[in-house]
Amino acid sequence: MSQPTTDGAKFDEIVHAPNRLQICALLVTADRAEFAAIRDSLGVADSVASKHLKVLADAGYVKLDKPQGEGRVRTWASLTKEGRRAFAGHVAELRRLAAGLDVQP
Amino acid sequence: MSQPTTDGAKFDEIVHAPNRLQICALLVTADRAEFAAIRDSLGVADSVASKHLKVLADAGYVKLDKPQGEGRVRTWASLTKEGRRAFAGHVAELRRLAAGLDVQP
DNA sequence: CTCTTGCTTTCCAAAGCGGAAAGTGATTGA
DNA sequence: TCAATCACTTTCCGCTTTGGAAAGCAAGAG
Repeated sequence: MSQPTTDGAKFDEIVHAPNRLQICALLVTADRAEFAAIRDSLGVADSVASKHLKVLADAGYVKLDKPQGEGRVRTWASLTKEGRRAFAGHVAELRRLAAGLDVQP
Repeated sequence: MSQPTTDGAKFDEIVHAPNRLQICALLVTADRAEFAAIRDSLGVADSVASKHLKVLADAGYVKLDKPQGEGRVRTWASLTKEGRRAFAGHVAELRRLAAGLDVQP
């Protein structure tokens, strides 16, 4: 009865960019990740990772936490509820586009 | 038992660009389409449609036919076997990225 | 032979991308 | 305490991509 994939299908350019798509994919499974882990996972320079995270953060899709407990401050990224919705919507749209491939797996 | 989606999963930048992704999606269902139909479906100018089709054609992903039968020559586009494979591979990769969303639908 | 159609190519400005390098603020080691 | 280091962030830079307008071009219509 539930059709979670065909609901808010909406192409999102912010999410679509390859590196940001990877970030979203990473965060949707990991729930949160350290800056360095994201950067290494993408295989890009610090600046690049930082800028893409900023784009996602400015869009309200990612929350950046810098918890100042003991030791150095590290940045943790996580998807916001809105980010999760945007990613899900984008994926839904991609699925819609890909629907013609075979029978839907 | 068959896993057609996890096979040649390969991110393809040529396919990934939004307009070209739409073209591929269109052609994978329609089998072939007229230039004007593609252009209108994308909602872009002639030149833009032409250039994207050229990129796909140069990559060997799309075949452009100009059958000169009766009347004016119109351009028909269709996916090549390689184009179909590239699109399928790209979609497989996107699915892999999106796998964390919920339970795989 | 000229006009229109159906693209293709060229020209242009705007935007996006990635890396290097410089900058910032906090922490840590001597 | 004070310079060095860490963990990013921002700026700078060159390059690529993108889209639309406009000019080109080949072929069929009138």
